[in-house]
Amino acid sequence: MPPSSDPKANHLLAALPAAEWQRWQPQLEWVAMPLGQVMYESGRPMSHVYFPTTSIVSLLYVMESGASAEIAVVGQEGLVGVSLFMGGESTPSRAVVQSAGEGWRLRAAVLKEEFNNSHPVMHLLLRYTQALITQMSQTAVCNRHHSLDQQLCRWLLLSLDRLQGSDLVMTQELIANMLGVRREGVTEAALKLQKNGLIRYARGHITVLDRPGLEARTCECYAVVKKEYARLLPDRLAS
Amino acid sequence: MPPSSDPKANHLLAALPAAEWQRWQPQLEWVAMPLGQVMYESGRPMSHVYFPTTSIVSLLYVMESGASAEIAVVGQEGLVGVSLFMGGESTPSRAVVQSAGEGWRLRAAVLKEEFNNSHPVMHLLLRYTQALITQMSQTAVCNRHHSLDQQLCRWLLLSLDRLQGSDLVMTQELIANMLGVRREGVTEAALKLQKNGLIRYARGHITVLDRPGLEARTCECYAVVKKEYARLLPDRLAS
DNA sequence: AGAGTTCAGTGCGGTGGCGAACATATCGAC
DNA sequence: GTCGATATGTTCGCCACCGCACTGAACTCT
Repeated sequence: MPPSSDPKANHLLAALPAAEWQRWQPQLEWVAMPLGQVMYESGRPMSHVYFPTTSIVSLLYVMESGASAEIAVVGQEGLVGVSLFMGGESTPSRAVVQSAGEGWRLRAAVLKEEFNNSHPVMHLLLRYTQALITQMSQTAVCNRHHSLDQQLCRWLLLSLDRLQGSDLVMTQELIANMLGVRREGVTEAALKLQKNGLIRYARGHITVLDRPGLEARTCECYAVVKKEYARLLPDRLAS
Repeated sequence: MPPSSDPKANHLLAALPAAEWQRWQPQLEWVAMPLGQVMYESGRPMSHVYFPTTSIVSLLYVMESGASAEIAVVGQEGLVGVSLFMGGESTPSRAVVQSAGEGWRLRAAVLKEEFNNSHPVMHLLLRYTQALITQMSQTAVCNRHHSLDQQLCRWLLLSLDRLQGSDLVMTQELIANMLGVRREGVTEAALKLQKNGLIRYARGHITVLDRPGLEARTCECYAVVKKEYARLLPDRLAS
C-alpha cells in the first residue's frame, strides 16, 4: 500500500519552519493505520511519535475491570506520543486507531533531539500539548456533568473535525467503548439524533446531516476545546 | 505575617540544581494562600507561577450553569501555572486554594526565561507537567466509572499526600464542589467512612484515622496517579 | 444569654444510566 | 441462497445519584 497522503496534511508538520522541515522530511516514515491498531500500550516505552493525516487515534484508559474511557482524541491537527518529549517515555494510557487512515512517524530519538535543539519545534509541540491538556480536562468535566446525549454530540463533532467529509466509519459498540457507556445507551441517543434528522447511520456508517444541529445540542465542552485549539495553534492548525 | 516555610519545602524548588537555585532564590517571593483565594482565573493571563509549600490548590472548571468539577490538585509536589511555560499563558480553568497555607511565587517573565535557557529546569517542569496530565486523565476516567464512595477516598488520599499530618480543614460542602456532586452525597459517603472507623470529622475538620483502610476502599485511580508521580519525579518529589 | 450563621444528617420522589436478555435486520462467505 | 456473524433496536428491573425541603446541632458574634 503506497502513501497517498502528503505529510503536510498533518497540521503540525505543515507548521514547521523551512529549516526543520528540511531535516525532518527524509526521516519521516509513512505508516498505514488500520482500525483498532494499538499505537502504544499503557506503560510501554514508545519507539516513535505518530503524525496522523487521514486517521484518528483515541487515547484511552483501560481499567482493571476491562471497562474503558477515552481521554482525548488526536487527528491531523496533532501527534500521538507527547510523553516522549515531556520526558516520561510512556503513559498509563493506550492509543488506539479509532478511524482507519494514514500517518507519518518519526523515531523517538530523532524527535527528542529536535525538541531539545530547536526552539520553534519545542514551542510548537508544547502548545499542542497544552491544547491536548484542555481536551483532557474538559473530558473530565463532561464525564461528570453532562448527559449521554450531549456527550455523543460532542464526540461526533470532535471526530468530524479531525477528518475530511461528514462520514464516520464507526459502530455504536465502538462509540460506547470510547465514551465509557453501554452500547444500548448509544443506540438510544443515536436514535434521537436520527429521528431529528441530525445524522443518518447504518451498520457502522454514520453520516452527519446537520452539523449546526449537533452543535446546538452538545454541551459547552465542545466549544471550549475547539476555541482553545484555535487559540493555541496557528492558522489552519485549529482543528 | 512572616514566612514560616522554607521554599525548599516545595519539591520542585528543592530539586533545582545548585546553579539554578542561586539564580532563583533572590527572585522568589513569599505568599500567603488563604482558603478560597483564586490564584488564577479562567482565560486570564497569569502574572506568576506559584510553588505551594503548605497549601493545596485545586484546578477546577466552573461551568456556565455554575456547577464545577476539579480537574487536578497541586501541593508541595508541584506548581500552579504550567500554561506559562507550555506557551498558552492561560487556561480555561480556575485555580483556587483548597487548603490554606503558604507558598512562593516567581514572576512569569523570569520563569519563562529560565525555562527556555536551562535544560535541567525545562526537563524538571515538563516531567511534572506530564504527571499532572496523568492526574487529569485519571480524573476523567474516575468521573466516568467509579462510585462517589471511591472517589471520596481518592480525593482524601490525594489531598493528604500534599499536606503534612492527617488533618484536613475542609467542609463537606467544599468537597462536594470539588468532586462535582451534591453535598448530601458527600455526607452519606463520609458517614460510611466514619462508621467504619476510617475517618473522624466535625464541622469542617477531617481526621484520617486509617490510611490503609482508605487505600483499600478507593479505586485504582489513586494508585495509578501516585505511581506515575513517583516514576516521573525524582526522589522525594514523589508526593 | 440570645440570635444568626454554618455545618451535618435525613427523607422523598424522580431519573439516567446499568446489567442482562432477547428480537430483528443486514452483510459477507461459502 | 443459506448460514453465521455483525450491527442495531427493545424491554425490564435496579440502583446511584439528583433536587428539594427540612431538622438538628455547634460555633460566633455582640
